[in-house]
Amino acid sequence: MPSAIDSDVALQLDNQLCFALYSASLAMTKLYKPTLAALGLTYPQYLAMLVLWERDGLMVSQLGERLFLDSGTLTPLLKRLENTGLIARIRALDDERRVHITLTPAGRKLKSRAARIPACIVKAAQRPMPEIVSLTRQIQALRQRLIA
Amino acid sequence: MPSAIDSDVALQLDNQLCFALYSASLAMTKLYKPTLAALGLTYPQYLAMLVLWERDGLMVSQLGERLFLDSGTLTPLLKRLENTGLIARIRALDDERRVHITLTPAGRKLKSRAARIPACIVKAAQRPMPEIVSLTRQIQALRQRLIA
DNA sequence: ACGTAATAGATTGCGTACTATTTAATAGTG
DNA sequence: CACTATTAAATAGTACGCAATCTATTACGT
Repeated sequence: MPSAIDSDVALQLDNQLCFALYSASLAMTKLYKPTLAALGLTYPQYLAMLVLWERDGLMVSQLGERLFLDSGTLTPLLKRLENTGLIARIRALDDERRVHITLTPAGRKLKSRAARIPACIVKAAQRPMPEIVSLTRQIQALRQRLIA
Repeated sequence: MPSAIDSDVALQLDNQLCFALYSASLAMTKLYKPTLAALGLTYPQYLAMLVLWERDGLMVSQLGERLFLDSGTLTPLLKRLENTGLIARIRALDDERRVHITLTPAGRKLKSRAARIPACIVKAAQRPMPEIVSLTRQIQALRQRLIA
């Protein structure tokens, strides 16, 4: 029979993996904010740009698969990136349901300015690179199990 | 001199610790959602309840310290919890700037229904408990370094 | 006591996230 | 070929997060 103490421990905030992820993710976003603001980007917009710098011209849904976000989130976000002149949203000619996201020259150019950001974050994490890589892989593996 | 390839690797989405955290945290929230909806809670509301089940009667700012959130986020969230009848928001008599958050009987009662949730999440993570604890501690330590 | 500073919450405005629904276009079926 | 189903993106509505500002209250210095 489970005691009251057992359930208390199980419900403690600091024992929750979910809260560790949640609060660390928010802390990470705050850390990125000033740097990204200098580039005119929010944090989710930066993630979208990372995907596009890897592969330009993706459909909205393909971007969504990479970022685990849907059109309800991406459509307004991409419109803002379009308004700031970093991307273009182009209806596919052969299938007008599809919208392809293309980097503008300004969007491509931004990549070199963003290139130094990851190193700053690694520095803020104050851990050797192999440890950061290991932690990243562990969290990615967890994510896959949670989605499955 | 850094090559173009180096900066490409550094900017790849799947090499970003930040994105691992971000996407895993969102996946976690989605996993909790149906269970919490049955209790009439959103995920951040659940976190607030975890804090209050540990220690009742905290001020808004104390709740914020525990959750790493400010009054701009908490005030509306707490008003919703008040509207659903789980908490009461009470101005301190000795210092009317302060608002103490108190569990209602319904709020206290909800704890027993929530008690089974952590075990479900551990099950979804599909990992032995020691590994989950270890990952939680690593992410908490990272959070502290990011905030510092 | 008086004027100033500090503090605690609340409010405003913007940008996500997500569910559910809608619209438009294409694919598939008999 | 008409009809239905499916698909892709957009839209509507709710609830965060957070920066910036505001209001009310308390603390402090002389």
